[in-house]
Amino acid sequence: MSKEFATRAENYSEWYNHIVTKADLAEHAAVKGCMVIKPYGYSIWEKMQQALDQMFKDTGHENAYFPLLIPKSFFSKEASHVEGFAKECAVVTHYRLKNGPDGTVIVDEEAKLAEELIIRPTSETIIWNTYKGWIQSYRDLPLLINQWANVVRWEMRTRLFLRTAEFLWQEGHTAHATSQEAIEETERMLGVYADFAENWMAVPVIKGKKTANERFAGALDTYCIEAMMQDGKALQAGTSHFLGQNFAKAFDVKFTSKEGKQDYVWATSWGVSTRLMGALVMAHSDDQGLVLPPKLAPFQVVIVPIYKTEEDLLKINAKVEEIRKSLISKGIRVKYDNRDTQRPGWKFAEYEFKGVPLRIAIGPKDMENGTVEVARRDTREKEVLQMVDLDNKIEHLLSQIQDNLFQKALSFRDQNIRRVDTYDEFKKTLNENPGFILAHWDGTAETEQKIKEETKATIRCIPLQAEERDVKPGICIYSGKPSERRVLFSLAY
RNA sequence: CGGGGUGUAGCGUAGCCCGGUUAGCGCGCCAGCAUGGGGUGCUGGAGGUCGGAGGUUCGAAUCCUCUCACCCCGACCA
Repeated sequence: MSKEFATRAENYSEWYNHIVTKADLAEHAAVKGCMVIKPYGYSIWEKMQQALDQMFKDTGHENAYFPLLIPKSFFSKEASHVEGFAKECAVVTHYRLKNGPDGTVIVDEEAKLAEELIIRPTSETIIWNTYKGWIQSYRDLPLLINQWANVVRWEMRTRLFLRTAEFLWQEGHTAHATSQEAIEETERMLGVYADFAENWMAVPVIKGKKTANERFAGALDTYCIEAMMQDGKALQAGTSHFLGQNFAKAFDVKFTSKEGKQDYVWATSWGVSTRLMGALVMAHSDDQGLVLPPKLAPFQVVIVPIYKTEEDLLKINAKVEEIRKSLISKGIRVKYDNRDTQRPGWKFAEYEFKGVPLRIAIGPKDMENGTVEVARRDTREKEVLQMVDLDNKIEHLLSQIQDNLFQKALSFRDQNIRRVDTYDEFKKTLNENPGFILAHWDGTAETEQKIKEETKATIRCIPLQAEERDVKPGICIYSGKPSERRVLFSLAY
C-alpha cells in the first residue's frame, strides 16, 4: 500500500484518485476515458443496485432492457434532446472488418451501414419509439419501466466514476395519462433517490428543481438531489425529469382516454449512475483511506486472528467460526482473514484503507479473557468487548457507524451552507469558504450565466424544502432586481 | 477540443539539461531462518530496455518528429 498518500488538504483530487485506485475500486482501462470497475468496487455498486432495485419494485416499477444501439434518425425527432447530446455521441458506421495490406485489421469500407447507429447516451428515443407499440388505451397506463444499462457519452475530460466515457446506470422511463400523475412520479422517484442517498449511502442531499439552464435536454422540469463533497463542491447525485408530452409527440405515442378522446401521454425519466461511487468516496473517506457506510460495505466486519503458534490459531479458528455464524445469522457480512502470509498489522492497515466499517481482532489474551478487540473505521476508536452477546453489540455498532457517518456529513454540510446578500460577499465566500451559498437571484438565465462566467459557480437547484427565511423576497445579488427567494449556488463536479 | 505537465519493474522514484560501462534506489514479489496484540527483522534472489513509432548518431532513457495515455487549467457535461 502506498505510503506516499496525498491528504485531502494537500491535494484533493490526487487524494480522490488514490483512494479509487489503491482501494481497488477501479482503474483506467486501455480505452481512453473508460474504466475497469474492480471486484471490490463493483461489489459496492452491486449493493447500491440491489437496494435501489428493490425500491423501484416497491414503487411499482418493472425492469426491461432496450438496445445499446439507436438509429441515428431517432435523435432528430426531439430537437432540444439532439442538441443536448449531439456533441458527445459515439457513432457506429460499419459492420465489418477485414485484413489490410500490411496484415493489420481495417474497416471494410464496403460494409457501410445504410443508417448509422448511435451508442446510447440515454435511451429516451429508443424507448419512446417502443412505447408507441405498447400504449393504446388509458388501461395501458401508467407504464412504469426501469432499465439497468451502460451508456456512452464522449467526454473530453474524464475522472474515475465522476465522469467516464462509458458508465453504468439505471434509467426509469414512465408514461402516464395525466400531467399531474407524471409530475407526482417525477417527485416520487426523486424522493426514492434522496431516501437512498441518505439512508444507504449516508450522504445528506438537498432536493431541488433545476433552472432552465441546467435542465435535461428535452425535459419540462428537472429535479435533482445535490450532495456536498468534503471540498465543499456540489455533486449532482441523481436526477428525475418531468418530460411533459415532448417525447410522446416526437414518437407519436397517444392513448384513448376513458372518455374516448385521444391524447399524448405524459412522461418521466430518472436516473442514477456509477457516479454515486464517486459521491460515496468523497463524502466519507479520510486521509487514512476509504470509509464505507455499513449498509454498502462489501463486508461489514473483518476478523483478524492474532497468534504465535499453530495451536493458538486452531483454537481461534474454532472460536471465530462461532462468532462468524452468529453474525451471519444476523445478516451481517463478515470476512475472516486468517491468512498466514500477512501479519496482523498489515491486515489492519489494509482493511482500514479499504474502508471496512468494523474490525475484530482476537488473540490468545482474548481467548483467555473471553473478549475481542473491536475497532471502528469511522472514528478509529478501539475497545475491548466481552464475547458474550457479541452479535448484538456488533449489529448495534454497525448501525451507530451508519448514523454517525450521516450525521458527520450532515453537520459538515450545514456548516458550509452560507447566506450572502451581496455579490462581493458571494465571491469572497466562494474563494475563502467553499460550500453551498443561498442567495437571491432575479430568475433570469442571463444573470445565472454571468455569475457562472465570472465565478464558476452555478445554481445547483431551487431547493424544494427551504427555511422560512429563504423563501422571502429579496434583491438579486448580481442585478439588484427583485428576487422571489434564495436559490442554491455552488461550484460543482 | 485548446493551453500546460507527466510517462523509467506491480507501486513510488533517481538518471535526461551536459548522449557512452551489465539503468540505480525504496516498497512490494520469491526462498530461507528468526519473529508474531498496528504495515516484522536479517540473508539471499528474481524482475525493467526506459509509454509507442520513426529519425539523428559509431552509440539514445537522455537529442528531434509524430503518436498514445494520464494529470492540471479552460470550454462541455451526470
